[in-house]
Amino acid sequence: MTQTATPRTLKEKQRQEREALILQAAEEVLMEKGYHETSIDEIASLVGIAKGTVYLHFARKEDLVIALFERDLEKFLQLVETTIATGLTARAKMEAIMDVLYGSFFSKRFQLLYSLSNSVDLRRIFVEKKGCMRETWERLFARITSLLEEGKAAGEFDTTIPTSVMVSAFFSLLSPKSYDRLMVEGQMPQEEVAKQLGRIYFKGIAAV
Amino acid sequence: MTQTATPRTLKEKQRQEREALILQAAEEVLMEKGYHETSIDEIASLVGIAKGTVYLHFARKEDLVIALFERDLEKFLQLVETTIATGLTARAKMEAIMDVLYGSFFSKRFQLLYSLSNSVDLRRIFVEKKGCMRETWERLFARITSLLEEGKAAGEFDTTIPTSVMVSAFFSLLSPKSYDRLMVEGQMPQEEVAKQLGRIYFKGIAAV
Amino acid sequence: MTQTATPRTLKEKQRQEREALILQAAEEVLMEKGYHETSIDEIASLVGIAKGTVYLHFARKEDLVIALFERDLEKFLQLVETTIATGLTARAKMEAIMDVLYGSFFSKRFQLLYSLSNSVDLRRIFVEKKGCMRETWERLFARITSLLEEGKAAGEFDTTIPTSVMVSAFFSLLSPKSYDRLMVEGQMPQEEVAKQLGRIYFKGIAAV
Amino acid sequence: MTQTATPRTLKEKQRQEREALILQAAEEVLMEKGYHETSIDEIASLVGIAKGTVYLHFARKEDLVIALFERDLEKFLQLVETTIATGLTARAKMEAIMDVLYGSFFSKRFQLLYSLSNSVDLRRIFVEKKGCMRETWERLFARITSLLEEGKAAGEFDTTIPTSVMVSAFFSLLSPKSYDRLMVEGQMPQEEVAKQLGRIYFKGIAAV
DNA sequence: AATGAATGAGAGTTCATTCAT
DNA sequence: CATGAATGAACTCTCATTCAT
Repeated sequence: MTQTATPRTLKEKQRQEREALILQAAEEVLMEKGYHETSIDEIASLVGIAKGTVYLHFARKEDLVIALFERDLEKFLQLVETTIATGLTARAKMEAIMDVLYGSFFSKRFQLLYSLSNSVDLRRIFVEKKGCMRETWERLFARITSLLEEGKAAGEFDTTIPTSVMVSAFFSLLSPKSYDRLMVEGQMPQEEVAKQLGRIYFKGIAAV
Repeated sequence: MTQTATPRTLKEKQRQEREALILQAAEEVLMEKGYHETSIDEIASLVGIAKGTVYLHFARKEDLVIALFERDLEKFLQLVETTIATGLTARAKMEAIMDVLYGSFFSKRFQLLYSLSNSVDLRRIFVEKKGCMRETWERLFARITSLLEEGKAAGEFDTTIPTSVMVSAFFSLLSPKSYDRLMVEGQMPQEEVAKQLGRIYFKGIAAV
Repeated sequence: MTQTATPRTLKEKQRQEREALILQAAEEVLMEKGYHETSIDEIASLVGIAKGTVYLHFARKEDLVIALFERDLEKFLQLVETTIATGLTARAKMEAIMDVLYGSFFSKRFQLLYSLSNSVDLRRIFVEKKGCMRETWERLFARITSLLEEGKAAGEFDTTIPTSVMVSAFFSLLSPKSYDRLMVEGQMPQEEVAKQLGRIYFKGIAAV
Repeated sequence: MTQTATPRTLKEKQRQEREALILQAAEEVLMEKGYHETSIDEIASLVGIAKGTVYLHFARKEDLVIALFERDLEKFLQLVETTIATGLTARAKMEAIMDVLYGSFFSKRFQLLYSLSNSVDLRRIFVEKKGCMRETWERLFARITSLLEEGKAAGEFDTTIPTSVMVSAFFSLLSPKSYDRLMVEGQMPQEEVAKQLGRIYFKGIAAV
């Protein structure tokens, strides 16, 4: 669906721009209403196009969500990999990744990804479509896993806690629930949320 | 809807038993399929009654979910309050609560509660129906909050981390995502999950 | 779908009556407009019920058509078998069958069956659902085939013409096209059509 | 739409060639899938042109079918008229026509024409568009009719059978249903089908 | 002339909800 | 009380047709 490659022709460029608009609108509505309460019609009219036009870009409603995932997961994985390439310590890298996740660019997007992937009704979609994006997802996991193990080897992280538990805890702390509760209800600024949850997490997994 | 009071008549008792059966069936199907993919019909036939009968107990599909919450939240709150009444230290109380949440009785149930309350599509329901159950929810939060502050006062927990962040982190670590990943995919036994996540958490919030 | 068995209860009786009404309406509209130009909505409002109600009886649009077939094919097969049980000569039996097909009761219905089964777009349906009704259809063919062979053995029909050709020719002559052309456009009375086409046919296959 | 006249310019010639290609593709797909299950897009991509281009030749989907009819009906009428101009007997002429209809060139085409014209959903089209092609159709009927009457006058055909019935029977025997059943399922070669059905027919209408 | 993106009416289908029995 | 037939709004998806490029 999404041809991230170079948009040689004008047509292709326009097409991609439109697709981006659809994805953006979809993101917005999905975030507000969730998958089932969002209708294609609503997305279309938010973009200002006809229902049928959405189907020119995404053959099924599911594909829209999947594209949303692919787009952001890919970008996120790149960021993680860039961070890993840095000469920092494992802990510093993990903190940088956490900052990025909570950072201005990804915050809302990641929230969507997270709630969609957590949604019981959508599990089916992701299980079926593993081929498309499971790979990216697994690579992301693998990166975080090896980062944590790197930290263990460097004496930064507690070697008595299983790495898999650390990974889970890491992603759990990023759940939109925390985000919402602290930022929206608790009025805590974003950076503060990242900092504080990071503190708990990194102290929690620190080597004794 | 739910008359928690003593069932004076036989009829009333039967009514409550049936309601419990409906809730149980609903829990099962909701857990597996999520809110929108679950139909009233399916729940009814799992109980072995007619669709219309479900409506004698719950006027709308939403109410079923809300009742599910109320039922379990109430029970959970009671458990928390019982634990608090103990003479243990704050940290020991928190650990006990965590054990309960991951314990045999609540594990699956809490998972459902958590995913439903996290589900974007259902947020609306909970926001609208605050009246019904917000109160219990808030009390639960208040209990955990004061428990954490008790711990801070006793020098057990880090006073530089805002209590609200601690609460959020606590609930986030309980997310079904962690549960699934570690237990289902990672084959880790339940108690081990509770223990390890607890370790991270309590070390993370421990006083320096 | 169609429980032709005894309708013990009142409910069941009403159900069957309603189902009959739907089939009748469907027959009407399908006859006039064909499969694709007929909408469930149209059938429903002809019966005076809601669209959803139709789906209580027939889970898919296809099933409606299939039920239509099953209903009439079965009846027709019975008539054929009744005729065969007669002590008449093979030719007399064939003539009786032809009369029935063109007779008041079946004429219009059989027309529908014939055009639907001839329709290229519906071929798929019948091919897929062979299980349901292919059997009846094959038995009908078998009956006609053995009747013609009986006639050949009795010296009534030309043994040099393959029986399969005779069967095909028999059904072809009954096509609604002939019916329409002669009765509707040519104003020829039904019995006359049957008589004349029969004459050609039986003279054509008669033994020399 | 179709400019059957001599193609003065090169452009015009190209246009007609493309139109022929479209008709050919349409014929193919229509034969396989029927009218409603065939999309303009499918026809276009079979020709290797864009959907819009088809509309430069045929303003509506219906017109494509009509053009198909006109094309073949015209050719067929010419063949009939050529045959009639022969010095043969009426019966020999009729046999020649039957051969042509079942012959290699027309067999498949005629099948399509027949099923489309028989299709209930398309009846509307043909009724509405009489102007376009009713004339050709009627002339064809008229030719066959006078041929049969010529045969009656010559003592070849049974004068007690109404000519209109003979015409109907003639066309009915040619139905694709017979064709399919005998050729495809029964593995009978084309010439044999023509010969055998012809035998029944001509014996059936022969003078006593 | 050719394209193919855009349109939007319309179809099949589902299911929460109601209510006569 | 319990039932489940009936309802109809709402949704996804398709495709003939149009039209700017």
